[in-house]
Amino acid sequence: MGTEETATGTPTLESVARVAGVSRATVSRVINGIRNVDPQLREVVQRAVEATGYVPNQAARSLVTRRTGSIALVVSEAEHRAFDGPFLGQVFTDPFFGRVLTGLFNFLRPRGIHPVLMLIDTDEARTQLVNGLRNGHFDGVALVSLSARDPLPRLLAESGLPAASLFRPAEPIPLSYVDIIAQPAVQLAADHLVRRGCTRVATISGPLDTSAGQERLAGFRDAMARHGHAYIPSVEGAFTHESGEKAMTELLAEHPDIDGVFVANDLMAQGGLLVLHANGRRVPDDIAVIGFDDSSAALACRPPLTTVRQPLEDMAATMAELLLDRFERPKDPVSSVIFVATLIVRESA
Amino acid sequence: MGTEETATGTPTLESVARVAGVSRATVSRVINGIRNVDPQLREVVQRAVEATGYVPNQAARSLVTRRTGSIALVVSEAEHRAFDGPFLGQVFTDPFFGRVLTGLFNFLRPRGIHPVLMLIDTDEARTQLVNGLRNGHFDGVALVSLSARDPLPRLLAESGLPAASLFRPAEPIPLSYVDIIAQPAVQLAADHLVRRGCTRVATISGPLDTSAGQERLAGFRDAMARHGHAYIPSVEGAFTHESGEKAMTELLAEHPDIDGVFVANDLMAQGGLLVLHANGRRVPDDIAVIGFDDSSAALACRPPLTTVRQPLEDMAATMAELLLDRFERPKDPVSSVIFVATLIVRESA
DNA sequence: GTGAAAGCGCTAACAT
DNA sequence: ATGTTAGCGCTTTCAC
Repeated sequence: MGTEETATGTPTLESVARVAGVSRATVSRVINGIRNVDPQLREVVQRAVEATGYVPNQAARSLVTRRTGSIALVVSEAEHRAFDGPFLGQVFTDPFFGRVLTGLFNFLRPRGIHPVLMLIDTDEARTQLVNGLRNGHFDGVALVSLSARDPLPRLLAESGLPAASLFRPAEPIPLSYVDIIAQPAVQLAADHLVRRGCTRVATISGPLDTSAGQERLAGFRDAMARHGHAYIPSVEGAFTHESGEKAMTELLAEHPDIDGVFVANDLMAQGGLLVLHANGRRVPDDIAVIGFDDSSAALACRPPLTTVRQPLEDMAATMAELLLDRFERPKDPVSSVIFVATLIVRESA
Repeated sequence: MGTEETATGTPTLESVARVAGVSRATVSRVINGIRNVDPQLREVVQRAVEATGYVPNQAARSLVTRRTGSIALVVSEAEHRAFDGPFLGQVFTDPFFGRVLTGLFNFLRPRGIHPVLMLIDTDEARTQLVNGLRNGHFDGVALVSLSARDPLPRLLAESGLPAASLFRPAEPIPLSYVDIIAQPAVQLAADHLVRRGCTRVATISGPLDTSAGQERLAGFRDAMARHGHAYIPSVEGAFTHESGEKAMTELLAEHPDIDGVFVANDLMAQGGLLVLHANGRRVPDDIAVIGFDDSSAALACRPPLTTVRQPLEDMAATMAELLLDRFERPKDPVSSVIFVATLIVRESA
């Protein structure tokens, strides 16, 4: 074979420099696309890189730059739950999570950034996360936190390290976030139900220990109150298909005469629909049903689900963008972006 | 304040050593749990670590150990598809993916390992991946590859770098993997259908450019042939809910008299069931339906879906285990673990 | 059992 | 425009 570089293990900057007949610094400049390099030399170096099959060593690089070029996607819960239990399987299996991932990848992939996926639900894990942040495992955190009393958002805000959250933190803390405003979003559902002529309306809420759960319930009641409906019965669900079935069963038992239901997410609505059919109620004729999210579940419903669309993919992408902003300009004040929800009218209402 | 360590930025081994009054080497030994340390000193050092809030710098560490302590979970496709298009959303949204993640986390979390999530579907990305492997972005790859003609498994095998695959590679290459054997798995479905007395049986297959798609179809036909059914009509689906609806519609049009269907995954079965209901077919009385996977979709079906259960969580966990084996003992021959499928009988058949 | 010292491969001042 | 040099923070021989 050639005379260059024999069995020296993986090529380093040094090897490339030798092959190209220049200094390490020059090679480094070429690699990092720094201007001050003679086009001729740049050529030579590039050939040497190819010839050696050189790839920069990330560890060495981030040791000096203090940047890893990767971020963590953190799914956070206030408390630990059993692993085989509902939570874990539930989180990753939820189409909601899939959409977040999709949006995140849309933004991150063109930039060559790959997220580290973490599930955080113990104090220990929370500390580790902050430590990890401080020590070059990753440059920042994209946070998906459901629970209203999750301490992580505050922890992150206090650490001052780069972070951005999907959904507004429960307390007012300096943390960049994206969200939609619940009130106008659920108002879309309320208005539509009223417009259809529903007069005995109920709702299946999300878990009331989540901001989303609380706000959608409060907002919906609020909106219905403005239409003159003082009291809207509700049953609490857990954002799962199964809990939707249970909640609808309960609702039907307690209020057999309802003619319209707003369900706080599509998965529960899908479950609820099953119960409605089983009880011989026609949708939307006997009961109109509106979901929330516009996830893949909405189209898998029969009839297809009318739902309040949350542009999750865009929101996740924007969260990533806000995060990158954070470590490009750490001194800037945190910022947030609010998206607007839209009503997707299909056949269920 | 105290006299120790003022505003030196994040603490390093050096700081801790100074505080403890020992050498860097000793601190390092304590941190890494190496035996030869005087219990007394160990104590002192540990206190110093806490006092300083020291956390090891990962970059510095892996620069010398050549280990990052993290792995990549790679979802691989032969060809790139549009990002907003069906693929991406489909992959992350599929309950299949959720189960893989769940199983992986079950194994990885107790070990403090967090996977980097990567989507690979271009030649460029493939090269980057192998380079990344070679250069300390991560220590190994857990591969989820659907397509039979995905070049990545071979690339990984040839690189000789630590990797393990969920599902057997299409070609016989030295790559650790976990899988189930399709034939006996689908035979469960065939036997059950025959036992029920179904005589006009058809199948909705997965995409035929995937091994899973091919093998489940071939295996099912094989099994039915042994029961004396020479020809089993089939329609190809894409493992999605929607494609299941389309396939079932087609099947019904071409073979209106069928009384049993094996569907190559639960998502398609769920879609198919909708079409069956819409056409007034009672399940299982008029037509028995069996799915494959035992994903969350199976329980969201009405009637609940009888299905061939693939223990995906266990398989994913074992894949992770095989992967760790690979970089603990790189010289050992690759190994594979075969799981067995079981029939979960619910109400649809 | 402990410390001193030599790098791991890279970037970024600083010279030239 | 290019080369020289000094670390980044850690692990790991090698002496003691």
